[in-house]
Formats: sequence, structure tokens, C-alpha cells
Amino acid sequence: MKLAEAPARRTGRPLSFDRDAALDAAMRLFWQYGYEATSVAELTQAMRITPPSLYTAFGDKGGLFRAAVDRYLQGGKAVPEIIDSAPTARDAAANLLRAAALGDTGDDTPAGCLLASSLVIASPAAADIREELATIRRDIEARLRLRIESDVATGALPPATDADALAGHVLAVIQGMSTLAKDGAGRDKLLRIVDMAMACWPA
Amino acid sequence: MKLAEAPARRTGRPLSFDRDAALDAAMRLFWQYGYEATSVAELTQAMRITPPSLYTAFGDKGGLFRAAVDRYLQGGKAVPEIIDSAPTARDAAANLLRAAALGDTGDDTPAGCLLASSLVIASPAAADIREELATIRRDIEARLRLRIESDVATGALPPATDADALAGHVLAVIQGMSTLAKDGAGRDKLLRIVDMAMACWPA
DNA sequence: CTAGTTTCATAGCGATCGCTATATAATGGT
DNA sequence: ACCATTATATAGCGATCGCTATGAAACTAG
Repeated sequence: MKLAEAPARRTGRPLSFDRDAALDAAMRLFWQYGYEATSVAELTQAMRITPPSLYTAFGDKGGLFRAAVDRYLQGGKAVPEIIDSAPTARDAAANLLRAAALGDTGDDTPAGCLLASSLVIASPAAADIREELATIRRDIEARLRLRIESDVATGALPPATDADALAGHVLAVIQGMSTLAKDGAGRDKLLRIVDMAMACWPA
Repeated sequence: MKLAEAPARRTGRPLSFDRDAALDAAMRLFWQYGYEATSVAELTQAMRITPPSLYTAFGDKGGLFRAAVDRYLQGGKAVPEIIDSAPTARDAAANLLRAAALGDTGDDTPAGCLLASSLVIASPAAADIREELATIRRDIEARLRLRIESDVATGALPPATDADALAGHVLAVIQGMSTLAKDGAGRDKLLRIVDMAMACWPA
């Protein structure tokens, strides 16, 4: 469900600002304050553009947020690659959890995870965008569950493994760590929580 | 940090509405939509009162939210009691997690946990109330950690136990389950995640 | 009763919300 | 050069935000 890259325009006045830099500034604001609590006025100020430029480049506030989420997902290693490139489902889970712990506690980024914190709840006016984010979260969980089921099928995990609960537990810890990070937990603590969470996996 | 019960007023026109019923309606709105996304207009409509009545009875929107959180914490068994009355730290954690899973998936209440979802992030204008909720979350974690350390001291848990990570993992799962519930996970799934999360505990 | 106190509903405050109408500036196509 | 197209800045739209001034209504104390 990725939008095609906009084809280079052939005519008209060119953008007077760096789209990527502006999007990065917007992403950080959404990351820190969430979707609804970040106002267009704050966004335009941080992006150093005027409202009409924002609406020309990104459609509306929701479109800018979607673009920011896309950018967030492309920072670091992509989640599907983390899951599918690991030698085992257990490694996939451990790598996902560690990447989340590191991402939640970056030195020059807001605490927590944009996916996990910026739009968990919303007013009815933003229900559709909230649901898009929920779908991304559910898709990650589903992909991890499939990876686990694959290991169960090959015998790398016991036949009685509850793949749904195992994947759900990983996602719960990922999203919970985001809140802990927002509340002040540091990188070392989150990494120890990751080790603890992985201890529930079958040998 | 509990406010004393307001002493019965001796004079003046009495309240024309049921304070508890109105507070319950407000709590459910905050629970579903979060603190900032719930407007005073929506609150007064659901509480069936006018704005001046709300401000007379609860001070301001923040005061109403604090009162709603107090009411939420007193619904069901109190968290400190769950932790301190359990025979072991492990039982305390399991009871906490199960209570959270059940509370997140009530039939006639919004999905998720008011503590975990309604105010994880906020605009700077609501930073102080956000921090109050973060303190409640940290206090719960600290109390569980103390309970774990107590079991380590008596030998009920191994001396090498990382009490901080063990408690942090429980809180992460609690807060993560709230997001899963908001995203549609049902009671059965959350309870299986609880079992999975408890599997990481030392024998 | 009157006086004092508190809550009530109506109405609307100033501020901010997401967004845009308008006119001008800067580009490519011909 | 001239037009079509797109982006720009200024200014401000209608709606909603949290909250409150006002004066009438409903109670207790005396």
C-alpha cells in the first residue's frame, strides 16, 4: 500500500525548501507530541515553511503524518527485513525487540516509538488515521506470527507453540517499552527487559 | 496524595446532578478518547450538565481528569492491594497482569487501560498532567520491584534475579496489552499473552 | 420573612484549531 | 516573448477550544 513516488514535475515554480529536511522536522514533532497534539502552526514553524507550502507538498495534516510514518519506517533496518532475514523466529523476535529498545532511546530523537505512541487513541475526527497505524502494528505482529509458525512447521519450535501469543507478547513488550521510555526509562533498562522477555521462549 | 473528601456543604443551592454518575460518564470518555482529544463540550454533554456546573464541581478539565483517574483506580481491586496481598512476587505479577487483561477487555467499558493509554504523550500544555500519570505508572512498577526484591531477600527468588528488569517487563506487557486491546485484541488473546509473559519468571 | 451562600442556564469571551482565497513570483514549454 | 503551471507569502476564513461573566434560582441560617 505504498504510494508511488511522485513523478518529477515538468513545469511550474520549484519547491523552495528541502522536502526531506522539512519532513524530518515534522516527523520529530509527531514523534514527541503525537498526531493530534501537534498543531499545523508548530509544524510550519519547525519545518520553516508557510501553511500553503505544507498543504501543497503534503496535502493536509494527515498526509504529512502518513509521510512522516513512512519516513520513520524507513529509518534503520526495515521491519519486514528484520523478521524475514533472521535465521530463526527467535532471532527475529530478539532483533525486533533490540531494535525497538535502541530506537526508543536514541540520543538525538524523542523517547519512545512513533508507531507505538503517537496515535494509540484519537478523537473520532482522527479515527481513520488511527486505524491506519493500528493496521501497521497488526501487520508487523502477523508477519512475526507467520515467521514463528514457519519455525514450528520445520520443527525448530515445539509443535505446541502458541504462535499467536508468542508474537502478541513480543508486540506488547515493544509497545510497552515505548511508554516506559516516554516515562524516562533508559537504554540499559530496556535492553535488560528485552533479555527478560526473550526468556519466555521455548528452548 | 489523595484529596480529602469534600465536607458536606452547610449552605447554598445543592448540586442538581449525581456527581458520581457524572464522573463515571467523564471517565469513560477519557478512557476511550484520551485526555486531550476529549473536549469539555463532549464531557458536559455526556455528563448531562452545563460548563459552569462542571467547573464548580471539578475545578477545571484537568481536575475532572484527575478525579476520573482516582475513580478508575478504585474500580476493582486496588493495585497496591493486588501486589502486597499476594503470597509471592510471582503471584503478584500474575494477578496484576490478569487484572490488566480483564480490565482491558470489559464488555461495557472502552478497550484498553485508562492509565496506559489516555495520556502517554501530550502537548506541552498538558505536560504536567501527563507527568502525574507517568508518576502513577512508575509508582506501580516501583512497588512491584520492591515486592520482587523482598522475595529475593527471603530466598523465594534466586539471588541473581534482576528485579528491575522483571518489574519493568511486567509493566511493559501491561501497557502493551492496552494498545493491543485498543487495536482489537480480545480477552482470550491477552490472557494467553499473560501466560507467555509469566513463563520468563525463574522457577 | 430577610440575608447570605452556592449552583444554575444563557451567552459568549479570547485564543487557537485546520485550512484556504487571493495575488504574486518563479519555473518549463513553445 | 508569452503562456501554462506550480509554489510562494499575506491574511484571514469558520469552527472549536477551554473557560467564565452575568444574573436568576434554590437552598440554609437567623
